[in-house]
Amino acid sequence: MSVTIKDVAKEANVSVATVSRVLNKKSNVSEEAVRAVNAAVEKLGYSPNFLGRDLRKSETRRILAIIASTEQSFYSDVIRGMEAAAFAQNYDVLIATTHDDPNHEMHLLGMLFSRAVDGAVLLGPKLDANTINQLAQKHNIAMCLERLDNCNVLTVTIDNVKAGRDAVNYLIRKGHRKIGLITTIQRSQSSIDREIGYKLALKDNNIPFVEDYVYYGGYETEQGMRGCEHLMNLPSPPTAIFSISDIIAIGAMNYALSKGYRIGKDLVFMGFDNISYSHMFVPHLSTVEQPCYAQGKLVIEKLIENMKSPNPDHNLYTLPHSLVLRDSTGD
Amino acid sequence: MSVTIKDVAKEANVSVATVSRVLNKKSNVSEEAVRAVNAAVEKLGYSPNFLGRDLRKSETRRILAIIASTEQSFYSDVIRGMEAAAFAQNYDVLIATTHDDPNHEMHLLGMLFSRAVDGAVLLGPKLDANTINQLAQKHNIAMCLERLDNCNVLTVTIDNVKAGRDAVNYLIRKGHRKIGLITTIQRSQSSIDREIGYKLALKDNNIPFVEDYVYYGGYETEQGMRGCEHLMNLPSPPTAIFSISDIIAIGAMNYALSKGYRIGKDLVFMGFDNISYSHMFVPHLSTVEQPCYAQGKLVIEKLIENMKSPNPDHNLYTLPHSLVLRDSTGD
DNA sequence: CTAAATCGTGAAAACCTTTTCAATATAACA
DNA sequence: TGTTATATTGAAAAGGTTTTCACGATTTAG
Repeated sequence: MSVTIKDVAKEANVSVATVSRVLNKKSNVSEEAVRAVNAAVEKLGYSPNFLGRDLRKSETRRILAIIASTEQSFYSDVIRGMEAAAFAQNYDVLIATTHDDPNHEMHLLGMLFSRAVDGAVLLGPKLDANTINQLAQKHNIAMCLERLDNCNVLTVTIDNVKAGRDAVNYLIRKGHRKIGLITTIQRSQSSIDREIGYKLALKDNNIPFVEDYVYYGGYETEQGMRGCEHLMNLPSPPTAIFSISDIIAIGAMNYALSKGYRIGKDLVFMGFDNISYSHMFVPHLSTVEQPCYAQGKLVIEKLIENMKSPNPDHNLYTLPHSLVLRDSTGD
Repeated sequence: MSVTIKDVAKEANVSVATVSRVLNKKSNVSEEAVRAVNAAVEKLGYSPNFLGRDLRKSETRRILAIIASTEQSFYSDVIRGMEAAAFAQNYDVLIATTHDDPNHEMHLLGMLFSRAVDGAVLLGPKLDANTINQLAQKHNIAMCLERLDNCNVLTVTIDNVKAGRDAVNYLIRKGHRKIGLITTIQRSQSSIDREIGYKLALKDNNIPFVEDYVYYGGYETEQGMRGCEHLMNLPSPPTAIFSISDIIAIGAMNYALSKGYRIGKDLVFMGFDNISYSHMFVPHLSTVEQPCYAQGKLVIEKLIENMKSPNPDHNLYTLPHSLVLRDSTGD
């Protein structure tokens, strides 16, 4: 039905081996043959069947990026970094979404187990550390953005503890001592780490930790509003609020705006992620920026390196973050 | 090296054919064999090599969604719809990004030509209609969200002309007669169509078209600000502004806010897309909503249908849009 | 109790490549 | 000239599945 390498060989009056050689740019083939084959390929509109090729070579040169959903525009820079590193070594990057369903995550990893892709990168996995550890023993898996406790799989991330600590320390340095934290009920490691950082910063400055100053909500803007409302209705409300994501922070700011607080003066906000949308908001949000592109690039480089020769020793790469200071902290 | 169906057969003391039958849940196999095979699979940790399987069956049950980038969170609902339809028929959806590079778009389509996927959906292609027409003759290609003029490839979209017309007609019905349009230099068909709709609405109401009321910028927020600035500095500035995307509209609103215009009163805004971020903005943006999920779902259903038996007759599906009215139009 | 249908199974072909191996032809060398 | 190295080439194996075909065994029908 469909045109195969045999048809090309017949058309070009050579063997399939020669066609293959031409297609793969092997050196030891006469110019005449090259011409004949190329002409035949052109004429027949042939494109090689990757299934045959990949089967024979036992490699697909494709890497799967597994993410929760494409909604978080924040992933896009990571993906770009991954693609840059992949293309540089003739790999393609495919993306698939789990919608936070661990079963579906496992289903997608099935593509890896079944050799439909050569490697997989998990961006915020929902599977547990044990499972991933086990799978990574036999398959090329890496993690990015989000580390997992007790997981010795290749991971590229930032130091979220330090990031949270830096953010809160900055608020304290600006004179704030009543600092609220809006975080999530869902305990991703990064949320946990940022909360730890928050507490460490308090301790650094001998500020007692106040249970009421921590609000546990969800990842949505509405939850940010809710959190801010909760905090500001306390008997002694905070003068600064650190949110573990920009989305949440923007919700919090919206609430504050609606209540007439002067943002950056009466009340100060610090977000996390530096999402591209954040500069669309007035007032502009101060935030912690993590190197998305660099993380994506590095995780692919290391993954491919590992695919060639596994190195179980060094597997955690921590990239530097930075503070981006704007209106919401009065900068 | 890796465990194959042969190993399983040996372990289970049956032929590879029987193993295959068990794995594919064929009926004509004894319970005893089923047990033995399953035990062997479990014991050896076998998972079938999809390359072998796909090669033999000449199908991968994978569909590729080709998008510009994952930055536009607006795509995420489309993807969800696509996945829902695909999973229902045992297909997986993979995503790949072009970053608006037609060459890369072609490269990704190569996965289709080379049978690494069974079908592809283009969401806003950068290739021209001719090329796509030609490719679609031999391969399973569909388009979603964005139609192409002179392109008879399976397409699911909304009626952007009517959508633009409805939006502007609404503004006129609210009493506005000086209406600005902020659109893009890049001439995607949807932009063109929405502009046509804008002009038709004016004509519907005997309002003369004013060249100066149209600003051509880019897709970014900044361009929206720029556009609004341009329009409001005209000798006779508009009292209502229609933007072909929410991102642009939000930029425009930001400018208006900064200049002290009372949005929804002095100046009215209408966006397009109803991005999920839009409700995070105060004031809330009125916009045209298109059924993203439904479009994604339908395009996959029709694509799979076409893969079974091509139907070149009916290939354009137009889904209904709707107006979402909020603060920015004073609703 | 025989003939016919059904069931369960395995050997082998098929899917499309790449790559090894051996063979031929040519060039280089002594 | 005879020998060896080099350059091209094709036949065939290999990669892991699914599926067809044929066969023996068992059940059903008559």
